Amino acid sequence: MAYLSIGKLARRSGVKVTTIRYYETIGLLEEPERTESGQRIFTDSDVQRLSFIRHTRDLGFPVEDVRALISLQADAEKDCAAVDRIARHQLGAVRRRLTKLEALEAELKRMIAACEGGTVASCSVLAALGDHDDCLVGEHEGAELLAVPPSKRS
Amino acid sequence: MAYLSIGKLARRSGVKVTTIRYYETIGLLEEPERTESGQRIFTDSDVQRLSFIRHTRDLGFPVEDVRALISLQADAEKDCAAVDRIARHQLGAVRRRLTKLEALEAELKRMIAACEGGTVASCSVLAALGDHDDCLVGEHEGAELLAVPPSKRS
DNA sequence: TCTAATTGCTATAGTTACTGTAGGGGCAAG
DNA sequence: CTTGCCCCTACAGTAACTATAGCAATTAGA
Repeated sequence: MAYLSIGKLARRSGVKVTTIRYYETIGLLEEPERTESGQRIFTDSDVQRLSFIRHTRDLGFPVEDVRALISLQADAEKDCAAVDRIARHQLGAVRRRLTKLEALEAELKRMIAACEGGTVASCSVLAALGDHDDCLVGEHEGAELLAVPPSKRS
Repeated sequence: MAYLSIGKLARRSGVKVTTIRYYETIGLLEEPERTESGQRIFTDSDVQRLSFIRHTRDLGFPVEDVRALISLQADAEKDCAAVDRIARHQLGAVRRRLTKLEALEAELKRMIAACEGGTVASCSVLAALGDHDDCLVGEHEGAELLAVPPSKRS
């Protein structure tokens, strides 16, 4: 069995070194063994777990859901209703975001198409932005769109 | 002309009271007049500006972009290329999110369809989550960054 | 083998865009 | 006058990391 440094674990799992340490502090990963000099030692099972976490996070599940999934996984007696519920909940959220983003894409496309390099005074992008309030689906759920982890925002 | 309390401004603009005060502290709104007792007094132009901010935020622009747009708006000499660039950048970001969300929706649908209320041991939701790493389009390296804002990002 | 570059460690603070809380003062209606 | 909502400041907290400082350990090259 191969022993891994935190850096190698990071490369194998696709999770950054600092993020791995962070996951340790919030209890998502167990505290690993250490070398005599204090460096962390990981194994393949850590690669597995981190891949699971990364994948789950990529799917948009919040960390607390990941935690719940891990604890469910630990107890194979329980039935899968809870897991199913979390996934369904997530699917609903994803679909709402999709709808909004599609409306948003359309509006941005329209704005850009209308912009023809004039002066700011006549800029239709600014006009569109200033324009009224509810081109979008409304509600102040706009925050949800921004709930994308900063690391994934380009 | 009507004078508004912060609460009325909040209702008219769709921006929460606390958020309005927050925008003031970060300089997105000018400091308003006050009554003798210290309460803020706003006008219709504040409704306009806040509506602009809210709409722009709803479209997913980060606050720094909003700030840039406002300062552009203030100087009508400049041409609209900068505004266009900000909007195009945002469109790119929106499209990347869309792609990811679509992949995500598909995977969640597949997971839920496969889950039929067995035990966790046989639960395909967890299996799918544990499964290999790159069902989703990679994009883990946030290569490109905002061209505009002076704020430091990596 | 020596050295320079990389990687590792801890601890703390910063990020974004707010939201919540504590602890108070103001203002109109009944 | 007192009930109840609205307003004030200041500080703390949120998610999920990311960055920085300052140092030790490991590894690759000459």
